[in-house]
Amino acid sequence: MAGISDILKRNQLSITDSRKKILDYFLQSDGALAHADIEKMSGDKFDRVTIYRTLQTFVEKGIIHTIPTSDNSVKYALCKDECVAGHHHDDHIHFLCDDCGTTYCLESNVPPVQLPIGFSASRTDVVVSGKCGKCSN
Amino acid sequence: MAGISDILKRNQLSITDSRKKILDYFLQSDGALAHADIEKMSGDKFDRVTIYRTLQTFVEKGIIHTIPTSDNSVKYALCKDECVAGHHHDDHIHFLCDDCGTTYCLESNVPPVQLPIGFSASRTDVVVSGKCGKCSN
DNA sequence: AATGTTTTGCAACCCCGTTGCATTTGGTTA
DNA sequence: TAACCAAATGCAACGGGGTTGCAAAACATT
Ligand SMILES: [Mn+2]
Ligand SMILES: [Mn+2]
Ligand SMILES: [Zn+2]
Ligand SMILES: [Zn+2]
Repeated sequence: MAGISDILKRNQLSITDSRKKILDYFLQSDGALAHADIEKMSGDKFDRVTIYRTLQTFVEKGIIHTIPTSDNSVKYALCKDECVAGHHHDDHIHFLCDDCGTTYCLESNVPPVQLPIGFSASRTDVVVSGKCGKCSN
Repeated sequence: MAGISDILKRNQLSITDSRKKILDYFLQSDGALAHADIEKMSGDKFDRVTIYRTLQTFVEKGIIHTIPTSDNSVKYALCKDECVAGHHHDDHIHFLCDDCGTTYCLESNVPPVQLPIGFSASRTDVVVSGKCGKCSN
């Protein structure tokens, strides 16, 4: 309990049941969460729409960031401490396990890539698919 | 002339109007195409479902490959010659222009990434967003 | 406790992609 | 060329996922 409300306060968000609960899901999970995951976990505690809006709010505040996956579904994970509202610093790579479906934020930073003359990058997403540590045995 | 029907024959596909037309769109375009793009180009020539099924067939045959984008929409682009049915070899990076929306297949190959112990990669997607050459002036 | 503001739940809606089935088309053979 | 069978198409219907408007409820502040 030491923390959840503080995180919300620090981001100038009013403290509500759904925000506390959803933020807690992220703090307890080691992988990323999709909207559907949260919907399952919470049962019928909140409306679907509330979950959508909460995720959206958390992204805007820099509490979580989105992860594009190769199967075209959006996942969310906790941001590092440096992220603030309107400006994310999540330049790490992501890993999506083909077996268990877990999505991990890895420590490795995105490598530099060579672009053609005249092209400039504003963002680089690296998503690796394969087998995670737990599923390799 | 010398091409479209040959490509279809080579992949053991029967030659139909929609397949010829959709394949032609890809050959004439320099960027990637989304389903919606093709739907607009073709007007009401074919049904939406036919476009979906044609794209799916082309992917299975290794004629086109999918590109995951950060805005969570699927785009398609012609494969290199080495791609065959069931096995793609599109290990190049992709670029998505924030201004004009064009998606390019770049020549640069995906760089090697460092994974934690026990993790193994089956596929790596690198999507760079930013400004393309045409939009940089 | 009373107030004004923010958040929530609900209903309705739209967009995207899929599926089943009858009809049409294309490829093959006689 | 005509007939046949297999494959592709069009149509309708369905479902998941996400958004919006608005009234009711919860929150922060006094
Ligand atoms: Mn991450
Ligand atoms: Mn490509
Ligand atoms: Zn796994
Ligand atoms: Zn551009």
